[in-house]
Amino acid sequence: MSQDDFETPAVNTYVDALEEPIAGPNDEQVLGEDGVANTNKAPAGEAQSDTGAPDSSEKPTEGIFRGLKFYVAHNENREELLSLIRENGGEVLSALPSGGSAHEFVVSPYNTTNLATVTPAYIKSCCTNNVLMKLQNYLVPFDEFRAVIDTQLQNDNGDKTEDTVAADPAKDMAIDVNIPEVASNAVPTGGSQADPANATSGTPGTTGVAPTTAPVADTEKTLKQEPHGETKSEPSATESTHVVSEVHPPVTVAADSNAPADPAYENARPTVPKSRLPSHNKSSFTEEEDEFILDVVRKNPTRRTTHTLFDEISHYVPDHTGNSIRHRYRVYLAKRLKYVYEVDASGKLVRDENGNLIKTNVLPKSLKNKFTAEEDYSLATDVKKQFYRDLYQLDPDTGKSLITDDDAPNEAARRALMMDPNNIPGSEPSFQQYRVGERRGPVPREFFKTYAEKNPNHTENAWRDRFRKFLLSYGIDNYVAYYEREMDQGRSPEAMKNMTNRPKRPGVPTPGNYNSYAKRARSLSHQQQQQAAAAAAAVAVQGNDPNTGVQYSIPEGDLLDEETLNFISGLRRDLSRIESNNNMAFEYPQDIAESIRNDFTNEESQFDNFDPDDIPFPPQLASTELFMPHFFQFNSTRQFLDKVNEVISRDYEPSQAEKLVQDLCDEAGVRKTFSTGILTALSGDLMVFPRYFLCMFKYNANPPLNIPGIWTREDDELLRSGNEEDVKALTRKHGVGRIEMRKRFIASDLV
DNA sequence: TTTCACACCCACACACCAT
DNA sequence: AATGGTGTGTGGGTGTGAA
Repeated sequence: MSQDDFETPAVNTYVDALEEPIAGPNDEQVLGEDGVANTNKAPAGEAQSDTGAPDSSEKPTEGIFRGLKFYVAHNENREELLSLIRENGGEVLSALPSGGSAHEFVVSPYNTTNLATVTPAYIKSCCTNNVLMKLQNYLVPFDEFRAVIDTQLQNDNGDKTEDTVAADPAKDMAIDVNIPEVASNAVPTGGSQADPANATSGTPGTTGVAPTTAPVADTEKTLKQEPHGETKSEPSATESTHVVSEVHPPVTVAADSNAPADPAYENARPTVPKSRLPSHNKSSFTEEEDEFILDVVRKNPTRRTTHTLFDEISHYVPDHTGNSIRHRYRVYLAKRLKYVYEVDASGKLVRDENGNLIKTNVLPKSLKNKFTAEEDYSLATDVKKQFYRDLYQLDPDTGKSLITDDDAPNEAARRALMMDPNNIPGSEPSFQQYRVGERRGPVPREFFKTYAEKNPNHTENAWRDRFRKFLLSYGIDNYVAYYEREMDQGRSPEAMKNMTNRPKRPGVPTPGNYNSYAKRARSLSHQQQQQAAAAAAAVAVQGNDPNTGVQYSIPEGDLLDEETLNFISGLRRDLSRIESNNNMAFEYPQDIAESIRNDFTNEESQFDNFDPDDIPFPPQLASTELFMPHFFQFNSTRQFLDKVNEVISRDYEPSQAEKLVQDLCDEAGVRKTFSTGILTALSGDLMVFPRYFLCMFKYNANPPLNIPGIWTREDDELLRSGNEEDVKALTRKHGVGRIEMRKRFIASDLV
């Protein structure tokens, strides 16, 4: 059995204060019971003490930071961090610790000091859970690159920063948000508790605060976490997309020169320029990436052992190949899975009456099942019985004749044809005495069909193949004899194996190898698809008709749940539709644009003036299906919205929708599929873009409802219906100009 | 030497097609 | 319609190289 899934880790090096009992090894198909946290079950903190960590066994209900000192070297939410530390009994240092105490820590997402540094998320997680979390998971390894940059910035008094940012958006992300090699400070996507068991693993420059060298057998309390993906996403919007430069006040900002070299990659996170990368080209897995991988596996539990699922994930995690992500899951993450989402017999996610995904700790069957000895024996005896019936027309179990007087002539003829011509009636062997010998058939197709219906653990094809490749090769009599002998002697017979000897196919990639070449090849294909669409399209469009027949090859298509899948399918489909429109730019006529501008101005006070700082980050609806991992490295909702504003303020032509979408993905972490869907809902009006996020986060609805300029599926249906009252209501909601523009969208089949 | 990321392997379950 | 040929990629790994 695989090391996959829910087997109890062999070694419990760390035990979290919140840990639960873990899965037992007895049934690898069943997850561990969701028990009550047993804070005394292991000597917590023993391993941690190696790293100077506070002993979580103390676990006071108040003052969890008692005896600990923190120097907050992080300006974002500094006051909040200071308050949290003080409120929980910790001491705030006014200067960097000396490094001589195991109870003094720097709080920062970056470690430029070579001192014991924890992420701000550590403070928040501890306070949220009222317990000292596993320190090891929040340690930030020393980062020489950042140390150098920090030094430079200090020397230059910050003057250089702006130039650098303008010239290199990748570095912009690296400096302003985070850098990939550093353990992230971001709260995992939607989870209240980060558990970056690997945050420090394999990171160059890891120093004295590094974890123990042994792999961490992680048994953290995952069930207490709300999976970020559980939020019901409804990006599946319904509308098409359009970029309207006429409506959007153009603000010229140089943007194009910094486009990523490979637009096919939806960069999961910012990249450090190659020259600054460590000499090796391997990337450590961040906690966000780990959580993303786990989330996808939970939503695709039947595919948990495949290669293709991880290859698809790699499309969203650019710095890793399918090979490495699969390995990462199998070796490190599987033990953290803890639960999956329930799926139906066909592997589709099912939801409860409220539309939420249902957690389960029972794993569904995977895609292919190994044949067991029992199955082999059963097949052998059933084929043997079939032969016996054919030859002697006797029931193998009762010995009674199958021939009846009322047999139709053709039936009698068929029986006669099948029967042994040399057999003398009455001298037939019993079924036990009967030997199949060299007989290989015929076995009617119906046999396997019926057999598969009675034995649905394998398909008809699989049963037939098992018969052909294994049973015939091994010999039916041989296997029956072997199996019965083993059973008689109290041993466990084995299934047939090593009976296939098909030659290796030249020129065919080795199955199960998804390396960087394979990834590049597929990305290239993706890129070509996008470029073709972008070249032909004035706009990127997304729709919702699931019955449209255009089929695009969407490598990541199976990756996400059904809604997202539909969303992506719609995107591809409508890119195709745009392609057929052949570069027809939809532009807002002057009068309509004027009307929309006026409406927008009047709406601003009501819909655009919420304080983003009132929205905790990451917002509740921010799932990894909608946002890239590096979205979660923003420090606040405001910071994210600022970035969005900056991007959309650039001077995009109507034909640059693809670039806009790419830039939003690269720099703001909005998945291309999502931003395309938003653009569709906005009829391409970029001015409303920040409003979409603000209202979505504030009202916890996607799409946000009853917001001017944001078209819902229902709105479009009402507009289509043409009902006078409905259109009046829509006009009150969206304004005259937007109604006219939307009508054009609908008329152009873009919605 | 250990750990990690990533590459690579291969038997075989399941599939489909041509004859 | 039974059968053989063979494509595909799952399932469960192992190998390799760098830090």
